[in-house]
Amino acid sequence: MIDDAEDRADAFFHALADRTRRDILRRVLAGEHSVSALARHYPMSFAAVQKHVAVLERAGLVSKRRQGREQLASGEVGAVRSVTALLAELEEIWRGRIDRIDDLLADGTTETTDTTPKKEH
Amino acid sequence: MIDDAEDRADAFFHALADRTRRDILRRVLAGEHSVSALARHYPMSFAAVQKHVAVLERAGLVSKRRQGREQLASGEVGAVRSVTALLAELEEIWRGRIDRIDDLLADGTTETTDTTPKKEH
DNA sequence: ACAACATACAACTGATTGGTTGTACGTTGG
DNA sequence: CCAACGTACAACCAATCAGTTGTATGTTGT
Repeated sequence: MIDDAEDRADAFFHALADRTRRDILRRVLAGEHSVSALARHYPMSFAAVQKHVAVLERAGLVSKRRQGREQLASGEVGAVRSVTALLAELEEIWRGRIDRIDDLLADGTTETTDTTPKKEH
Repeated sequence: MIDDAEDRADAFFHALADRTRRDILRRVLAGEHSVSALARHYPMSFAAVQKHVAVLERAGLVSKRRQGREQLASGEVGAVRSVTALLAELEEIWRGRIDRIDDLLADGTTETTDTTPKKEH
């Protein structure tokens, strides 16, 4: 399995990088909707909307449950919070409260240039 | 210019949807780095890294200032917070604290189906 | 039973993306 | 002065993406 944290982040941000998908996410966060009910709101084919839902689902931002012939989608607020957490990490780096930056960014080549005045070691 | 809120959101999330760009953003949030200093950290050409920085810059997540022959990039924490705010909106929708959802999602076709039991009108 | 509906998925297309190489131009150090 | 450096940008390529149409499969209401 390839699913490390970076893959998850890729999936999250990619899923959110489309306005139709963001709109779908808003609707399903507000309440359950079948895929075809969602599709009626957009000027595109049912198949296109279905694919958007699939992208959101693969990212974990949406889950589906089957009810009869319908597939009801709902937004996963926990996943939204995970994305918020990723951004909070960035903000923490900016705040400089983490001076273990070298550990976090560890890739073995960190010390090739020191244009950055690494405060305290 | 076409830059409405959705365009900005597209740019934000697209910029964040690549691990190299996220890594660059982490570095420049921690401190200023020239483009070539950044490029040394990645197994790709200088031009590729330059393009990644350009994507981050167009999204407003990074700004550059020229110093001599170098271009120093720094992370814009305000933009990171803007993204957080977008996610907070989603969370608010989920919380149901906004019952003007129809206004927020206003597109004229909202009432085609009411599979959603819109609580209190 | 069966027509209409909801979904799933494959195949195709044009546009965008992430990478490359090559070229050009300003800046700097010796 | 001029060679090396840092940047910018164009042209190209393979892969992915967002959309389409078409087909297949299960579900429902009458």
